[in-house]
Amino acid sequence: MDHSKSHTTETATCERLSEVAAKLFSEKGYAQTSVRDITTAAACNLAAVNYYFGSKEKLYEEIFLQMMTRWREERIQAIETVMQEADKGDVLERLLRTFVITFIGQLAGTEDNGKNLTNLFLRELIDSHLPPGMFAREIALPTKQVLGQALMRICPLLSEEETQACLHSLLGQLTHAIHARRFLGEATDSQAPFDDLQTFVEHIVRFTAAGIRDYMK
Amino acid sequence: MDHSKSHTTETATCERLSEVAAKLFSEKGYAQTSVRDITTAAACNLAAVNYYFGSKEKLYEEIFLQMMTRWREERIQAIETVMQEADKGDVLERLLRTFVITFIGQLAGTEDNGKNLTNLFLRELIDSHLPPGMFAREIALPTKQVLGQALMRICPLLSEEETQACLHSLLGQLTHAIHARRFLGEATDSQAPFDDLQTFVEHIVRFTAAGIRDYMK
DNA sequence: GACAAAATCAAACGCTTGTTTAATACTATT
DNA sequence: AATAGTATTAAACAAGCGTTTGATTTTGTC
Repeated sequence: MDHSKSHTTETATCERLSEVAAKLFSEKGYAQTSVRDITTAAACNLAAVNYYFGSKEKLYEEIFLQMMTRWREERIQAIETVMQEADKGDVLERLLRTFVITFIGQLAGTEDNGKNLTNLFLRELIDSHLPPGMFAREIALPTKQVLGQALMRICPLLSEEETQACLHSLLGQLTHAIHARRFLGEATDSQAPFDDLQTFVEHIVRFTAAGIRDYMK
Repeated sequence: MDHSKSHTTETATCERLSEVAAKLFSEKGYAQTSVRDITTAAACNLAAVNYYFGSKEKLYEEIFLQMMTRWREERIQAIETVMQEADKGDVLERLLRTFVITFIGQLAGTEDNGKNLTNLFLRELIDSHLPPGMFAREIALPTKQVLGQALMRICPLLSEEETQACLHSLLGQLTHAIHARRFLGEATDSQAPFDDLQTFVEHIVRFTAAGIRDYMK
């Protein structure tokens, strides 16, 4: 199957479907997004989804894996970069800050990059439409492992269990921020938990670093 | 509408519907639970939901508000109890421990009490089927406010913003634990983030207390 | 220009959804 | 026992869903 159009700049139907579907799935969720929604937004025929991807479910899997793999690799890359500068001071804070920013910074990004991915991520946690365990196996565990190894290298006093527990605390703060920002925004005039992204990042870093250091004394 | 049956012990159709629906909604989510699922499980006719509650949506609202109100009041009650013993030592740890246990302890409870409620809670965060802002207004904000006041009384050095930030960090750790326990269980042989509930509680308390205390020096 | 492969299309299929209807059964009160 | 109000039932409804079909148009190749 080669859908390349060498001499035209307009994106092919297949790609438009991918992009539009990623946007809709992440905004409304899998069940709430119909094939008709997708094909209408992509300005193509209803049958196109099944023609190119086989089924709605396959389309979802393809989008999800593609976005998530890229997400995971960016995160791993960022961690390793920090670890190579481990000789400078405040390694713990720098590691945390890097992870927090790349994790949550996408909130402030354009809809193409950030919101899509993070929302898709969070939705899958609750209403899974992936083969059982795929998300944990392909995305969550590898990322957690790399971050865990980095943390244990910085803080040799931490046991395996303590490291995992602290990682959990960090991830919880990050995912919750995304939730809270959404549903609190509906109720209050302004006030997401943090209007200022930088203030938020620095709180997470400080709070988490303090929690981790408590295990080192 | 009075559906009381004074002389029979068997629960009325209306109540069975409530109980069964709460179970199913929390297990599978709103969209994934059909009216036919509910009425079949409640062993009554398909039309019963609309007869007693008007619609599927109204049934959901009624269940949700009822469970969440009780949840909120239990939490507020627990906080106030701790605050009345504020003269004893380690108030911060005791406040945190109380909140954590009542929040997350239900995970280990029977299906009637805990899982239902917490899952319902988390699902609503992502796929809302309540009037916009109702959840935040009725549940999240009041609970957060009471906990925030208690925290500020214990830690007078904390500013309003710092208190809110720390509360966010606490809530994030708690909700994330529920997520993680679910989807990691699918992938790994055992190993939820915390097999032992007590170890988990003590970690959250310690980690959070350390984070908070970092703002007090 | 003719041919074959790929892409697009309108239309329909079978199924599930929430809701409504109108008839029937039950349960009190008179 | 008759009546009125409530509860339950089977059946149908209209709407939406994902998918399939078969014809038509477009595209690239000889």
